[in-house]
Amino acid sequence: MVLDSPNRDRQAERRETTRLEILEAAWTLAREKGLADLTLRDVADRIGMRAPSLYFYFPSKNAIYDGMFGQAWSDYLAVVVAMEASQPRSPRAALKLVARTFFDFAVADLARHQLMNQRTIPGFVPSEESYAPAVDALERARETLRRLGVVKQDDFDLCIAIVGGLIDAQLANDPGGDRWARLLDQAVDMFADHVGLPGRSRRSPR
Amino acid sequence: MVLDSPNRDRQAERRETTRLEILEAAWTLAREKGLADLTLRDVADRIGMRAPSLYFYFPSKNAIYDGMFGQAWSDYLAVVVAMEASQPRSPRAALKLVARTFFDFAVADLARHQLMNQRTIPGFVPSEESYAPAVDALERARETLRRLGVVKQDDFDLCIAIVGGLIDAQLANDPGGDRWARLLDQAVDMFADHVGLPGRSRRSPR
DNA sequence: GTCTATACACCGATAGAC
DNA sequence: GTCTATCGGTGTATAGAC
Repeated sequence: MVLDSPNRDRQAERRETTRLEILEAAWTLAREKGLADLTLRDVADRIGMRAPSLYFYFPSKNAIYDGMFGQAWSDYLAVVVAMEASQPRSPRAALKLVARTFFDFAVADLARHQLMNQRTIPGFVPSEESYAPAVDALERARETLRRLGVVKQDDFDLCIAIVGGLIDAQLANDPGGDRWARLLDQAVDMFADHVGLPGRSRRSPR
Repeated sequence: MVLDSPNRDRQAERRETTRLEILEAAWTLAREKGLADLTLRDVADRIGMRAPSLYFYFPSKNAIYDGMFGQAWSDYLAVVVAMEASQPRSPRAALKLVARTFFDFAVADLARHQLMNQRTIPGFVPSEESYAPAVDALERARETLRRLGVVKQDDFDLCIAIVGGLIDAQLANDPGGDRWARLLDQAVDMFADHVGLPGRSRRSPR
């Protein structure tokens, strides 16, 4: 053993810093030129390295995508936890808050949404570790909806599909606009009516 | 003018035949190895050619994707036209038929769905010509729903998002299964209730 | 330990021989 | 029409500089 423990810590810390630097550069380029158009040479260039040097920090290009995937879902998890502190005054309001939080997070960053929720990178499959915060976030949503009165798994699945469908339609057909974004609240009301949540919506105010 | 007209016709015909042969090989490989993993060398190999020879028939790889895109939407248009011959006994039944037709067509072929409805190929943008049958199909759906009583554009947009969301959830989270497929009819009922179509559904039979 | 130079196999695309 | 040869690009493996 050549290195003592504090030295190993410093090295590990330095290494982790560089890893984050690489991921940061990757995010910037993904937003600029598209998620799929990332190249290792561009990422390396941006932090003053050559492409092969990245392999000291990540075992493959997909491992970089994997790191980004983990970051994105961890970030979303933090947003969800912050949101859970608020106390909407009705089940419908709570449902709308959950849906809006997910919707806005997805629509705010196309590259991030493609990585988190679509299979747009050919060979990429998230690792178990990076997938963990995604599972956590989904289970939190499941539990929240259960408490609001959405107990059946089928109803939860349907809710996921509705919100996901609105997100995809918005990003695909009207990026930067609000053609589907402004339908979200009424879609949630429609769903709430369907599952029999209290406060049935009259359809007049549209 | 060296060639007389019948000769030119024969050449054009032969050329078109080979074009279709190339597209057929591309479809097979796209289903086998994934839409994004198509390579010109593989496509050429499958019909006994070298990769550069494909450039006599298509100006680029994306042009092959474009040809496939046009075929897919033309095929769907044919399915829709065939479906329109039937006369469901209620607006709800008609709505369910339209939704189920689109759902089944999408779920039946992942590669085709990715090409038709997702932006999974990095630089690919369909040409105006290939996009025409897609526009036609969408307008037919729009007109059909209008006749059924769905007059507001917002409601049509919402319907599109719901069906699209169910398709994506099915293909992404339970490919080959029916976890979201069996929610389609109740989702249409939910939507029909929302827009005030006659025959309000009691929620008991689930 | 950290990074680079070099190399390899594969890709889409082009030039030009036949 | 179809080929061979080749170009610039990619992700990736590895030997070795320091």
